[in-house]
Amino acid sequence: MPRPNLATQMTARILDYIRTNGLQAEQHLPSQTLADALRVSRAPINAALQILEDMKVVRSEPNRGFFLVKGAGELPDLPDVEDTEPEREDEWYFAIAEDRLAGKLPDKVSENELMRRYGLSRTRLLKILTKIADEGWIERLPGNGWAFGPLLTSRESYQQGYQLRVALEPQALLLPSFEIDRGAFAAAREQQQWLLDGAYKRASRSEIFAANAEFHEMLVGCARNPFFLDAVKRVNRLRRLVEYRITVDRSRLPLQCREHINILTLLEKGLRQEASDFLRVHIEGAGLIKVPKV
Amino acid sequence: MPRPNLATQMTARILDYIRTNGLQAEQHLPSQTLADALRVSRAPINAALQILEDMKVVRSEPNRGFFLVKGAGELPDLPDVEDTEPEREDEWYFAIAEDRLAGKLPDKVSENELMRRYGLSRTRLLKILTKIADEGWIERLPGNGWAFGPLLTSRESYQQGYQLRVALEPQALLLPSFEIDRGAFAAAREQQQWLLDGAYKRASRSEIFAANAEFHEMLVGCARNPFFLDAVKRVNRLRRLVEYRITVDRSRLPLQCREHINILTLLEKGLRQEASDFLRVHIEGAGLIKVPKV
DNA sequence: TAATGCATTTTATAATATAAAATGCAATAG
DNA sequence: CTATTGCATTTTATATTATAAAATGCATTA
Repeated sequence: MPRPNLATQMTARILDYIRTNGLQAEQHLPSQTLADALRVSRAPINAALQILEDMKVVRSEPNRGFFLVKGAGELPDLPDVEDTEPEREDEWYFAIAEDRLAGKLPDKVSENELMRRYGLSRTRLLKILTKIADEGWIERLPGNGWAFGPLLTSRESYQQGYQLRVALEPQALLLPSFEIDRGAFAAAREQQQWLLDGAYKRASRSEIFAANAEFHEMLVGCARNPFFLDAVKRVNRLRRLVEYRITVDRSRLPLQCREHINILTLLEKGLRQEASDFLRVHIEGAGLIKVPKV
Repeated sequence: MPRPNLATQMTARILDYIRTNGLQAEQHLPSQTLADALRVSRAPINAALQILEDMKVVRSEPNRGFFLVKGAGELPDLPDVEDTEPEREDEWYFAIAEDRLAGKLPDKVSENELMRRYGLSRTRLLKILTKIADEGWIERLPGNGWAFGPLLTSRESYQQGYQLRVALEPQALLLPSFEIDRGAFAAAREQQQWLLDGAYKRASRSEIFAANAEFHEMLVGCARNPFFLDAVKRVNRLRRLVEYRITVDRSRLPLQCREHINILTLLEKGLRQEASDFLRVHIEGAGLIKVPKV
């Protein structure tokens, strides 16, 4: 019956806050300031600060609040709390997708069956199913139960996703609102170079996929049109589920990275039309060769 | 605690079924057949048939089931049950959108406040809010409450929707999978002609909007790419909320209808590229924006 | 052979309980 | 005088429960 408490998450985020703002030892930590920064009320902040007090990171004085004991520089350590809500929900989402793709789930399933199978409460399961339904690969039947559609498992729809990307991404670069995000460009270039320098051999499939999707979403994000970004993200989300099961042809990755870097370079030179044309060919190339086995 | 029963909805749908299949008087109505046709189990079908028996539309014989009393032709009348679930949920969705656009809802709202305001249960409200969040114009805050984003109310995002349509719709007509749906084309042509013949003067704003959106979605639907259709529908859904509040310039409608009909004609002649180019200009004209062609 | 009738199982929703989070305000430090 | 704490009160999020509706399995009957 309780709710998953924010306080534990806040301890980590408070440490982040101290680090990124470079706070010094003995400095005062007003709870309202932290609350505002972390978009939360003072209640979970205070609870978190008490946890941090037990960890000797901060110190409390009666009626004066909390003070840093150790400076931002080196002293606080990582407690590593990875229990954020949406992430755990995604776990189940992926589990369902995985099982469906592996043929372990029939076309029609009941809610209780899924609840038992994944050990989820109805509320939680329903949230996930609603999301999946919204993505279009499951459908609620009129009375009870849910029916999986072909969107996830058909080979056809996989390529249809590429068609959408070909239509949207090159166009995004040409929108009047497109503007280079220097920081994001630098980070993307660095990551692509890192992959190119050998990381592509060692990285996991999901890391490779994530790096690729991030790159493309970053580009579309620069167009500052939420509809474009949303549509691309939606396709990638589905694509990730399918692509995860494909054996990656790693020999193609260096070329892909070089092409990515080339797109960044073209854009930085202001050659948007050229970048757009190149991006189109780049996506088409990826869509033609990689084919899901299902 | 009960659920809203399907049986009452089924009475109307059974009558529809009888009509569309032209069943004759005295004909047997096997409940399993009806259940399969309406994607439901026999339970709500039997309940509905008993209601119809009270209405003297059907007659039951022990251990033999139900039989039609009146033929499909004329005898059954319309009880007009409009309580289908998703429709009623949409009502609240629109109410929230309307109030938000009218400035009656602040940037930040709590769930209880909304429950009280609209008289909804938490489950129901949550379903709606989740949907809205997915559409991107509200966001759940870390602790309690929800914050409205700018997507719905900003003038900018309205035009960004048109940018997406310009990128997608003309492209959809050129996809290899595009195939004319004769029936849908005929229906669309008829509707546009009907509007052109004067209905545009009398129709309500929402009727006009719906006719327009349907036309465009039908076109994109012919491309048989669910991602394209989904993206366009998503934009239209938001657009509808905003456009509903704008005074329609009815003098422009006849031109719009003629252009729609022209697009149908071009496609029927097999001139897809021409239709695509024309569609692009058509959408740009409506949104009063200019987007560079790829 | 196929459909019904009925008992059993499963599902959808509202109501409830409870811990967590937000909030308002008097008390207090500087 | 201003800003912040401390604490009591209000509000919210989730799991659990209750119940009527829907689905299902099977013996019975036309």
